[in-house]
Amino acid sequence: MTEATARTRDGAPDPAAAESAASDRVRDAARAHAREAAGADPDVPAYDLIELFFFAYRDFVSDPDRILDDYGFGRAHHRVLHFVSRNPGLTIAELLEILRITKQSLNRVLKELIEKGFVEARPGTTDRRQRLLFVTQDGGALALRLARLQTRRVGRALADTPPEGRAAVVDFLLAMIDPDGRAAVTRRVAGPDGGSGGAT
Amino acid sequence: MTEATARTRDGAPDPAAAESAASDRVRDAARAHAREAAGADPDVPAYDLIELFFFAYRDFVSDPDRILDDYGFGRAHHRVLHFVSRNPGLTIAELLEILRITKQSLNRVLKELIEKGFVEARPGTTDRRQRLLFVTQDGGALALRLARLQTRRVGRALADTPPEGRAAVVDFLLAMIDPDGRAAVTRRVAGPDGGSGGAT
DNA sequence: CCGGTTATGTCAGCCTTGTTGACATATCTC
DNA sequence: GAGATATGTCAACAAGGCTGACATAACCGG
Repeated sequence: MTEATARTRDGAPDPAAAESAASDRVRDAARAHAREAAGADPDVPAYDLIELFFFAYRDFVSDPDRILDDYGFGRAHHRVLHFVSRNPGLTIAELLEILRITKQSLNRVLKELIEKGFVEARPGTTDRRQRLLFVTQDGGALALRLARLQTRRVGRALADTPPEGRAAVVDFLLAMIDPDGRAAVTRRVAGPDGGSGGAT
Repeated sequence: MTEATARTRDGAPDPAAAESAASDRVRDAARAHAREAAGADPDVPAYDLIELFFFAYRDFVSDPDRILDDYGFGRAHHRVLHFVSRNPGLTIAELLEILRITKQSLNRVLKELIEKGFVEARPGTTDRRQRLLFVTQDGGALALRLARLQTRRVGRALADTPPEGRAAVVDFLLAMIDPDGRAAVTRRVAGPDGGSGGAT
C-alpha cells in the first residue's frame, strides 16, 4: 500500500535503502534553500517550507482524528475540548476569541460535548450571565489522551534535536503567528500551567 | 481592535512595551519546557508546541484565503493549483495521491479551475486515458502570488534564525510527517525544482 | 427602578469540502 | 476481444464554517 505512494513520476522503485538516501538528499536541498532564500529574497518562493508545513500539519491532526471518530466527534470538538481542558473556567466569549468562529458554530459542537458528558457549564459567580466551562473527568481524560498522542509525535520529531534547535523551532512557530494574536497566544501558552505566577 | 484580543482573563491592559516582555517571558518558558519535556517524557503533554503549531498553521493559511476569496476560490482550489503549478504534467491519479481526497472531491474544484482558465488538461502522449494537468498563465501567476505571500511569512519567521536553526526547523517539519509519506514528500519537495538533476 | 448594553442561546438557511456508492466511457494490455 | 485501468459523473449525505434575525436573562448607570 505504500508502494503506490512511494513511486513518483520518474517511476523509480524505492526500497528502504534508497529511501534514506533520498531523505538525506532532500534535507540537504531544503537546507541549502533555507539558507539562501528564506528571509532573504521574498520573490523566490520557499516551496520547501510551504509544502513541509502543509504535510506536517496534515499528519499532526490525523492522530487525534482517528480516536475522535470513535466518539462521534470531529476536529471542532477536539479544539473546544482542548482549550476548555487547558483553561478551566473559560467563558464562551473567550473561547470564541481563541477559536475565531461564530457562536453558532461553537454552540453546535459545544452542545454535543455537554450532552455526552465531556464538558460542563457552570454559571459565573460574579457575572451570572456567563457560563464557565470545565471538562468533566471523561473530558479531561480524553483531552489528555489526545494531547499525549500529539506530544508523542512532536517528541519524536524533536528527539534528535539539540536544545538550541528546539528553541529555534519554538521561535519559528511563534513568529509564524500574526503579531496581533501573538501576545494573546504567548500569554495563553505560558499562562495556564507554564507561568508559575498564574494571573500576573 | 487589538485590545479585545490582547486582553486576557487577568484583565491586564497590554501596551507595546509590556508585549515584548510577555513575549520574552513565554519564549523562555516554552524553551524551558521544550528542553525538559519534549522527546523525553511522552506523558508530560507538550502543550506549548501543540498550541503553537495550531495557531501558526491557522495564520499560515489565512493569507492566501483572503485573496482566493476574490476569485471565488477556496482552500481546496489553492491546494490543487499549487501542486499542479509545482508539478507540470501531473496526472489525476498522482494528484489524488498527494491530496488524499476522493476523485469526486477533486473533480469539483478542478472543474472550476479549468472552467475559469487557471488550469489546463491535455491528454497524455503515451497513455491517452490520462489527463496531464498544467497551469495556464493566469494560473501560474496566481499560484506564484499565493506562494510569495506564504514565503513572506515564512521568511519573516526565519529572518532572525541562523542557518543551523533553519535546518532544525526543516528537520522538525520533516520528522512530523508520517514515515510512509515522508519519502514521497521529500522527493516531491526536492524534485520539481530543488534537485539540480531533475528526475533522478 | 428603568432602560440600554452585554452574554448567551437558538432557529433557519446557505456554502465549501469532504464522504460513499453506482455507473459510464475511453483506452490500454494481454 | 476481454479485462483492467484512468477518468468522469450523478446523487445523496455529513461536518463545520457562515449570515441574519430574534429571544432571554443579567448587569449597570442614572
